Amino acid sequence: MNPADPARALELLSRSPVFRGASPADLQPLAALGTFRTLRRGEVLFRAGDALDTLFLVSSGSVRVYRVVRGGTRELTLHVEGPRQLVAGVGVLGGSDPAPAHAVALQTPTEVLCLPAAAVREQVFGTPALAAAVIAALARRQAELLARLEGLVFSELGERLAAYLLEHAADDPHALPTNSDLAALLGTVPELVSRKLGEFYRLGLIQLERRRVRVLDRPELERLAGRTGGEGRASDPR
Amino acid sequence: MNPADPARALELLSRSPVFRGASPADLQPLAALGTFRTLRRGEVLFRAGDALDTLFLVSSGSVRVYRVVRGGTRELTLHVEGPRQLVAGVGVLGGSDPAPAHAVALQTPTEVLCLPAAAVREQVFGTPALAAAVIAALARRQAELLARLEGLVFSELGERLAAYLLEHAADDPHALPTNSDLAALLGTVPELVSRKLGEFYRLGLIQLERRRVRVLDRPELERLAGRTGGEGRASDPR
DNA sequence: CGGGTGATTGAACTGCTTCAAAACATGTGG
DNA sequence: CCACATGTTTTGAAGCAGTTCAATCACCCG
Repeated sequence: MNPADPARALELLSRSPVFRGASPADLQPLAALGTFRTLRRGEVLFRAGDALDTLFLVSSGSVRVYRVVRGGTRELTLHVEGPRQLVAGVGVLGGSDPAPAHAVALQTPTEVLCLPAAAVREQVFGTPALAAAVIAALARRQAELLARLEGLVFSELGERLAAYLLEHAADDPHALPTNSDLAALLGTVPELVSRKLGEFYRLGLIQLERRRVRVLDRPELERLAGRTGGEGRASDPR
Repeated sequence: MNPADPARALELLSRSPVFRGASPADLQPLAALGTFRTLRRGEVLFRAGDALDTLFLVSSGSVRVYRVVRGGTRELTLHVEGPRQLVAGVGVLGGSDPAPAHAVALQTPTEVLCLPAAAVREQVFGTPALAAAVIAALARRQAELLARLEGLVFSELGERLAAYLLEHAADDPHALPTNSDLAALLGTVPELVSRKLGEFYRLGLIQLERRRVRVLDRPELERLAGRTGGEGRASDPR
């Protein structure tokens, strides 16, 4: 696996949704500068506070981006990025030099394309189609983040977990992450995840076997997830 | 007050931090297209779900951008934008057509410069310096938002209120917004704001007289706000 | 002076947190 | 193949912050 491989880099760049709308000619200069890097599970891409001089584009595997809060007692996973997704996009392009979050590889062969920040900025800002695509991607990301956090603030764990199950376990037997990872994603602690999953199981909403789930009662889960946008207890009729 | 006034528009545009780095020549075409609009307190700029074909730049007064959650039982203020700040920036530039939030004027003479979205997009994407400045501004905004919401999720009301007081009531007698507005900003309900303010008063941390506050014990408030980043109850030694 | 808005207080309740311990799984070395 | 050590999941139980409903109080305005 050659660290520099312009052809593969160009292929990856042109398939990434962030750079959609750019012509191969626009991406060529970036591909020439990119190098591939392979990580093992748990390996650190960068830490919060690091200077950000590189942009990462996931090629295979996945990367977890998270922040540590509560004086180190708690982790909040911001996103988990899979293939063709950008890591550190906002930080690098927005010029926020110290990285605002940590990033580690989640799977054992995780390969990322590393692009020098300065070159990316220059290319992006100078190419209208690229600038538009990147801004759109950042905006989309921001909207997701906003929705996620709004859910964290205003809806209860049951709703968030139901939503998670609907989104990720829709396809039959689905392997759950560990309770700790789920907790970091949902903004709570492993104990609560365990309790809520048990509750759903007892209600017959899901089938649980080891770390595999299967959704049994989709309509009820949807009701719990609050299709209307999280009415919570305000919804109970009286 | 003439609705169209290219000279004033240009002046405003070139002083706005979002467009910093652009030459007057770059901004000229936008200024020519802008129209001013004056609003009264409570007047709606746009509602969540509206098609966003206009970008707003606050000229005077202030605009509150907020979302309605919990099935309409609760409001969360995302930002309050003062002069030279952009409203609807992410939505318009990112191409998320239906507005993701509501926006209303907070003060009675609030004047905004309205710019047609399509023209702004074209100008921004086609001008490298502008694209860079705008992306940086959006990224900064996103970082603020992230910090705000993270605080909402992981720190307690006392911490958030203390932080608010330190930030906004630093200068002597400071006029507080109504408890409802404060609640929308802090992500809670008016009752809790009242209770916490009362508690701070009883502890001798602040002086309260009508809607005016004065910080009496700054060090203690800073301790409560959790300088270290919100350790919450995890901090108490044992 | 009455009426309406916002502020305050009371009280019951819910969901989350935290600490702690038990149950279970998984891998290691004897 | 068992015994042990380690880590994760599950369950228990006490406590607290925030929510909600509701009632009272203070103030401003005409």
